[in-house]
Amino acid sequence: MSQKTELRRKQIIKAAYQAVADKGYETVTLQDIANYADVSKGVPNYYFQNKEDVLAHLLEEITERIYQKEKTAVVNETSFQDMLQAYIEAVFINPRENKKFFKVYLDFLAQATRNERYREINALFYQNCSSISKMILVRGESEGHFHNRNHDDDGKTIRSMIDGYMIQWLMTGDDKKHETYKESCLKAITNYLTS
Amino acid sequence: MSQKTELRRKQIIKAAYQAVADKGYETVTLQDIANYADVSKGVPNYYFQNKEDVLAHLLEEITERIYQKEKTAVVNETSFQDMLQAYIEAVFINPRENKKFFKVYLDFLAQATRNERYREINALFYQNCSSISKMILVRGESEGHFHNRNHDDDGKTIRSMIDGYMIQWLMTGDDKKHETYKESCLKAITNYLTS
DNA sequence: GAAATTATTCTGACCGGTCAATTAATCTGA
DNA sequence: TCAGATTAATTGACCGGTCAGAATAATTTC
Repeated sequence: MSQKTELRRKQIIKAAYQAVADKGYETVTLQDIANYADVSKGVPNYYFQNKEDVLAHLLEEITERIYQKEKTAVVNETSFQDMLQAYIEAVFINPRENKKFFKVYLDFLAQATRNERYREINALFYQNCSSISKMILVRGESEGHFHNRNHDDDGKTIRSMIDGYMIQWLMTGDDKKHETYKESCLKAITNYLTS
Repeated sequence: MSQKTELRRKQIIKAAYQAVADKGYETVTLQDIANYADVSKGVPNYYFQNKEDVLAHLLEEITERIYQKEKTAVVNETSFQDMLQAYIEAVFINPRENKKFFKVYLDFLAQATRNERYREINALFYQNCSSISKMILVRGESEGHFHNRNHDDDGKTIRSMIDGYMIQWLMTGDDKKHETYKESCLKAITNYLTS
């Protein structure tokens, strides 16, 4: 694939991200995506097989990007508590980005219940998130905060708390509450792990 | 509203529930809903203002019904641990019903990010769920399992775990894993509360 | 037989995907 | 070097299909 093709695809996916955030997964049209990308309607179909193909690449792109961001934040810390806090800070980055990402992500989760391809992309995301949790847990054990924990279960629990708190924050529709939800989430995970 | 009208509306909402579970929030048409209810296409429009009105009543109905079921399960128990277990058993009732409810509920959550009315209905549901958690927490305190907890935060955390675990189970697409996700969820909440 | 209810038909709008036509970019060879 | 040829990228009109809601017709009920 040429460099230009790569750039065009990125441009279209970026436009699709904003378009889906604004209009929703099902409501968004190829025309919308084209408009957001400042190209004509035929372009998305030229660079992707069809609408679903555009959106599947969008899901891949945003989950991968989030994962990289979170991982980088965590590996740059040395202590268990700093790693955990860095993780949560990276997740709850700010109201604007969180709203955009989770609006779109929720749309994809809803679709994934009826779409195997989206489920697979999300499964990879879960796996990646789990690997981040594992790094933190290993560090926590080596620091003696706890022992013999089930890392798979803890990974699921941490993921649950993050998704759950983020969804509940999203449903408040209140940007100002973002900080308190972040703090509550961090406290809840800390309390769960270190008892 | 006459009794017959009430029945018809219930019939349409029930049909809409199955239709949305099968086809998804945006994909479902009034024709689908009419077909599932074995009535003609004009009927839903006669008993409701429009498509969104049908679906809003559907969300109200299913969240209220789930809440009543969960509350009943909890108040019939006497000890903290039995109440908590009864709650989780009522939530993770069985793969078929959970899949149906959470498919539809996820659809509505995704819609709610762009629809105030759905957010309000969901806010009431959260409030109801929180009241169930509170009953369990009060009992746990009176039994001496813990003290001076923040009931609001704990309510949010418990809701997070339930939604989070349920979503993760849903994404596995594996009915057989239902039981283990239920157990993990119960363990995680227990571990969180009683440390 | 009039009003209420249900069934059918109509309408205007919109969407995804196609494709012929146009334009831009790249290559070729003298 | 550069003009002509070839390939790639882009455009937007168009088509088949679908839908929500309105309008209308048929039927039932009282």
